Amino acid sequence: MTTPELSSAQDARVVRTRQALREALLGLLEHKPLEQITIREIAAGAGIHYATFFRHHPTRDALLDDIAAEQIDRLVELTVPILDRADSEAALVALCSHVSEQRSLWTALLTGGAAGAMREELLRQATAVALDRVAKDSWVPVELAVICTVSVIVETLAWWLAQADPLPVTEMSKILDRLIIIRSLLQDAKQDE
Amino acid sequence: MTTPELSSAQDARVVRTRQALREALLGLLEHKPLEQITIREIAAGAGIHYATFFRHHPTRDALLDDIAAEQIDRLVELTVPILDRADSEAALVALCSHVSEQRSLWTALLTGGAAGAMREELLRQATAVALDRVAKDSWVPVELAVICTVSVIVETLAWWLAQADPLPVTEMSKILDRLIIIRSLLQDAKQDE
Amino acid sequence: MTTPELSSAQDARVVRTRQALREALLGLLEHKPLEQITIREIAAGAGIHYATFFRHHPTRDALLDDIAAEQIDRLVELTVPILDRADSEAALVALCSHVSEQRSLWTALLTGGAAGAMREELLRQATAVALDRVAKDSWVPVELAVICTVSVIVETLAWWLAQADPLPVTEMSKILDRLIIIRSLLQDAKQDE
Amino acid sequence: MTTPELSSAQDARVVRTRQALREALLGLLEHKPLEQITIREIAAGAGIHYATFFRHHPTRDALLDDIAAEQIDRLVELTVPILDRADSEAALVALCSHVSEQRSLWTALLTGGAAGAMREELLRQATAVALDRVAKDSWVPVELAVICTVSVIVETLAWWLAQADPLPVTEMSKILDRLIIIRSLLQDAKQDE
DNA sequence: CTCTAATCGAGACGGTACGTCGCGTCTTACG
DNA sequence: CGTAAGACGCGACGTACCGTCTCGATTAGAG
Repeated sequence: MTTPELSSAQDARVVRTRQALREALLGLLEHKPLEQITIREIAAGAGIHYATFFRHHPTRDALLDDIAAEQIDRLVELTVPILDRADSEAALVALCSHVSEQRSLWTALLTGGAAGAMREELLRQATAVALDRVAKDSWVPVELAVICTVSVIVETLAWWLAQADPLPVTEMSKILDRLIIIRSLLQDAKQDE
Repeated sequence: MTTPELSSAQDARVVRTRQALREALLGLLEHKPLEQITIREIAAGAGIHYATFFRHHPTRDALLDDIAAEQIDRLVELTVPILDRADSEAALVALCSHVSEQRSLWTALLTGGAAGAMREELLRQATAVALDRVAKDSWVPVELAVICTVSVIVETLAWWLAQADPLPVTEMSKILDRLIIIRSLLQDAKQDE
Repeated sequence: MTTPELSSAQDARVVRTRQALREALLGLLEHKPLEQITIREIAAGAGIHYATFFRHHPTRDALLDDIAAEQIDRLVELTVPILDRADSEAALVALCSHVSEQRSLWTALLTGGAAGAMREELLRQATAVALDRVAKDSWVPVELAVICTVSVIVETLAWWLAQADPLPVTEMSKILDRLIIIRSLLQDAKQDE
Repeated sequence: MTTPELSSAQDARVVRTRQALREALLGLLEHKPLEQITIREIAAGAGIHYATFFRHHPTRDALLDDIAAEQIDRLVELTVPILDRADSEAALVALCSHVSEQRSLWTALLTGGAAGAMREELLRQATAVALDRVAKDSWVPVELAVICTVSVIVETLAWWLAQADPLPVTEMSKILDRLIIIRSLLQDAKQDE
């Protein structure tokens, strides 16, 4: 085994190295898709030796996961409230604001080569959350509803981030509000109950 | 030059070889994502020599495009009528029927590793079609509307094809009918006129 | 078998084709070594189809042999008299004149990539001739004597042909006369008899 | 870059690998000419991976040069004294002895496929040495004299090494002594001065 | 404030896939 | 119906990147 303990980063050097790796990958993702990024490039960009990469991440995608994980957690936290009728609008504004504030990060994650992986992970977490909340006898299967909702959100955000002259947060929130259809599904389901 | 003339396949051998390549790739796509499929595998699967692959396609993705092109043409033809209010329902049924009849082909294209490429190409063609038909002063930017619509259709079909025990065509048509939101956009736009 | 009959050149087309091939190879040999010349180039240069080449010669080197054979025959004819003491000088002049008159041909054969093959063939024929004439109990083994003599002749001619401003035939004959040592061997041998 | 630094072989692994490559090539040269030896064969023979070959030598011929370089240096050192009238005989004996002692190595280099390359390199070094020592107004151009001398030595040694039952060193030295003609050229030149 | 252990740089190496090129055979389509 | 054109199998080429594996040399951080 090359990465014996994946030591939990108590050592200052480890922290530094991993941070450098994260930044290097994000930097590269702004310029080209994930598949075209080589571990050698990341290592070079981070100023570390090629073989050292593997002491921290078994794979290029593993590094991306490492980056994405925490970001996705926050995104999911911001997304869930959208389901609640009350705060719906406020929640959307919060979501868009958050993305907007970290524009370059999310641009890399959603419009770069990582988009596919991000969508996968979001879908996984969203499905877990949704299964508890959505009635199972709706006119649309829950699983499909989640897929479509996540897709629409991801695609919309990606489109937004890719604009040279992006719409303001409030405008974007309204559009998202009308594009997302899952809440109506939830209502239908609840009414059916 | 490796692919000298891309001779329009008058030679029987060429026809045979290309057909074998198409089938080989589709066969592999049922088992693993596009990125994990190697040209060597495709060639082996088609029973041709590795180097011969390049006499027909410069790239693995080029072969996929070759496969996808004609299929997408048909799909787009079936999708456009959905925009028209009148035949809407019939058009959806026709779409689902077509996909259902070629289940294994579309399963490979939409649920396999080719999904990303397919989505890209569909998006390109759909955008071309939509730009002529959709009003530009809708509450949602045309481009975004197309993206979301295509995404929803693709995701829905992919989900459908991936089911072990898939819903019947009629049922699927109804669900798609309610999931697709673009027609309402068109209405809004027309009402605005 | 691709070259079914190696048809003995009764057909006018065959004659034309083979002549074209010979000229094409010689033309190419002036510019680059044999190993860098491809059959495709020769065929293209001769204005015939690539596959047609193989109907006439099984191999690139076979074509060269074809060219070399007759030329070497003449060269050997001119070289043998050198061994005879009487005409020695005249024979050398004749040899050099002949080479000089066909300068571009022999330049291709002796200074180009064909040099090795030419040397081989000359050696073969020269050995055959020499074995009959040279005494076997000389201070130097016959075989070695032939090798050295042929080498010196070939190298000298090659050097001569490669000069930008070559020495005149008479001068060259004198130099060759003094460089060739085999006659003295023969003399020794004959004296020994 | 494939052969990054051509690191001067401080690493034990590098030393081992290169040694193995040298031996593998020499081994193969005993059986077939250089042109028929493939890099894959050499790598296999050396017990290293094919791609690793290129980490050490950019080309098959480069490996040969690597082998030949040092050997040729020694050979030239032994050959130069032959030019001096005094030690002439002793020098020839030394030369033949040296070759004889490394018979299998020199057999590979001179009678195998490497012969051409060896001749080239020997010629280059010999010319450099000779230009300083030989008078330029001899009856034979210096360059040509060197060519012929080197040719005779190489051909003679090659013939000797190829013999199943080779002549003894002393005998060989005598023959070489009489075959080499350059010393007389030198004498002539000096007398001309 | 050492000393000890983890981290890192350096890079050789076995692998696997890439795309290219040239050979020589064998099939096809065309005149 | 024979010959041209050229598709094809074959196999070597050189390249790139992967992930593994020693080595030493720093360099923390605990005693």
